[in-house]
Amino acid sequence: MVTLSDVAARAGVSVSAVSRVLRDAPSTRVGAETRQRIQDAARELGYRPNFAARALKSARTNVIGLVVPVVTNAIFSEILRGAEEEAQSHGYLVFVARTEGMIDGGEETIPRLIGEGRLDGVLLQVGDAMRPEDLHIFLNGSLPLVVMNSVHTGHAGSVILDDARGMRMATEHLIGLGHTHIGLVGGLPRSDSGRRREEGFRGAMADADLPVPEHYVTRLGYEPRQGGAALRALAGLAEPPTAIVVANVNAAHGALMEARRLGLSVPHDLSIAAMHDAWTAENAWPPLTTVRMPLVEFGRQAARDLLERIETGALVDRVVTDPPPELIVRESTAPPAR
Amino acid sequence: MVTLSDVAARAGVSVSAVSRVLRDAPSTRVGAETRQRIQDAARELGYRPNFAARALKSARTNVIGLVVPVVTNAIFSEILRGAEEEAQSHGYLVFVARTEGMIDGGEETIPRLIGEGRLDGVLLQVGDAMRPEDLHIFLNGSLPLVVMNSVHTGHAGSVILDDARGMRMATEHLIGLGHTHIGLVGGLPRSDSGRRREEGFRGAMADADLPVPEHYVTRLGYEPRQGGAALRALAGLAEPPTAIVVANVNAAHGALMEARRLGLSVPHDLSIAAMHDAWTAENAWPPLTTVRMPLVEFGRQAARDLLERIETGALVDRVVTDPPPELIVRESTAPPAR
DNA sequence: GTGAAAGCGCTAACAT
DNA sequence: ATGTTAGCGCTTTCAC
Repeated sequence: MVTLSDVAARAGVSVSAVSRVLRDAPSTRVGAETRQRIQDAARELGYRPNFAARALKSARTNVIGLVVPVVTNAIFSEILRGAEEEAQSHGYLVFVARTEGMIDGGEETIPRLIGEGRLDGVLLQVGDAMRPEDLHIFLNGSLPLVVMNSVHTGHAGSVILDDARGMRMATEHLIGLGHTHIGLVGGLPRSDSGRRREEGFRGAMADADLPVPEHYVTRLGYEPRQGGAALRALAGLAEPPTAIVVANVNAAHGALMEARRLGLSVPHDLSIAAMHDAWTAENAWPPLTTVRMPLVEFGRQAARDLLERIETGALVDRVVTDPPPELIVRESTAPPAR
Repeated sequence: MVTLSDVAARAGVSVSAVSRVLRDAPSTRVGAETRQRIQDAARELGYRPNFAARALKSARTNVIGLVVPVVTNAIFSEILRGAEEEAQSHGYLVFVARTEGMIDGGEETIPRLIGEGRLDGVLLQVGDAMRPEDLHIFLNGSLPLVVMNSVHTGHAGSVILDDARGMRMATEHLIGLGHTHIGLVGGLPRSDSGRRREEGFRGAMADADLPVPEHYVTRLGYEPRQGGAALRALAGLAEPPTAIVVANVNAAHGALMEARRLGLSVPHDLSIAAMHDAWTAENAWPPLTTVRMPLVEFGRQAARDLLERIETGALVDRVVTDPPPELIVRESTAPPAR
């Protein structure tokens, strides 16, 4: 391993001179020729700063954590892309951790991740199923934190999407097609984003003077399996809806599959529109009509706010509205048959 | 932040005593009563070891890297699960990095990740599209390395799956159904796993005395889009195949979609069998027949070998064969119509 | 059985 | 313009 003093020895200067030159410190008052010698020596030796030493000295790691419920979905990967791009452009690395694994892996993983000075801050994507107690570990910690998907006043910042707007667009699309019996396949009751999405759905229905019978609203969750169960419940009704809005594209896949199993033809017997776009939506059969939310920007803004928080202490609660949600009409929606 | 000396002060002992007790060092010759006082003090103060200090002192971070081409797919997530479980049970954390982002993000990201002492070792999943020069950065580095999916004699270990066996099973399933005109939708020519999969396909065909016309073999890649392009080429042939084996489930989704676009009914006009299982396969229409490979075990073994490498220096090249590949017959395969 | 002290590689205040 | 030096928090010999 090449250290600063190796470089210093080769360049015939002191370690502090090397440190200053290589980090391009603000007070780098070093002669041009010396600087050149130092840079040459560093290059020739293949010098790389030791991360642990720097972190120990400065109490900063230049690493932020992105904690998510699961990594197995297209939604996560867009968020990651945005967060990573932003982090990278500020010289930060992103450490991804799943809450899934943490809970399975014993209580130790979370404290280990956030309590040992590995991270300068955390981006926490609160999923449909995150338990309040797990959330509190983060909220009560002292690490700079930006919560994604739900708002918690206190010492954490937050970034959310305009979920109500997205759901409203999906619902209005169905209403525009002539549907009057529209069901909701929603997130779990404890889910913040689920509540906002339901709100958007209800808002659009109310504006169109359409009733929302109690049993047209399901809140089983965002997973494919849960979407399937919701569809089964809805289809079993005496007067089933002719269209459904699904609060998450993954659940929509499950609903689609269940519809097929029940012999319902989509979109003839049932139209399906879903929140969030993903490549799986395009490849489903029939391809799913979705509302594309600005997930990359969501991740980017969350990271930007976290870095701001780390570097200046600023705390913001933000709704990402740009670019706006976009309705992508594919083949899973059509006018009602009757 | 609570440090060792804070704990020492509270327990009325020296820092070294605290260090020994809390790490449960082999030579922990400490009185039972003292040990108790130390543990109490640490708990009361909420002591957490400082990661950077420990890393600086010991030149070990207890973090391994998992470097993958993309995180957006079900295959990756199974590998991660296996690797993370194994790592966790040995007290290691897993840092996930995408080569995608690294290449976009400038040359600096790879050296930064592997050259600054952040990681004790790297698990490198060589994807379909990894460029040889990127691979070499890792191969030439001094960090313990286990390569997943391709074998490189030298100072890196390797773990591969029995790709030939899996492809053979998919192919034999099609042959058993009565197909004689079977095409291959394969990985890129430079892909190691692609070569092994093609080998399995050809082996099964040869054993059944079935010809493999040159243009029945495509090598466009594992992505959905590339699978679609491959299908288009195959379907455009004067005498198109009645069945295809797709070397990757993601490409199979693309092929399925393209088939629909061309008006081909699956499995009536064309049977499709694919390598790797995923939830998307089950939710496709028709649900895809696949060969389930032991991906969790793949990740687990790779991590195990890496940790072994780190701790004892042992270097192994391994083929993960247990559990064996499993054919999952769904509805995308049937006897040929003619 | 317990403590003192050196030092991992780096940064930054201070000295020259 | 450049060098000297004191730690950051921890592990680990070595001494008692």
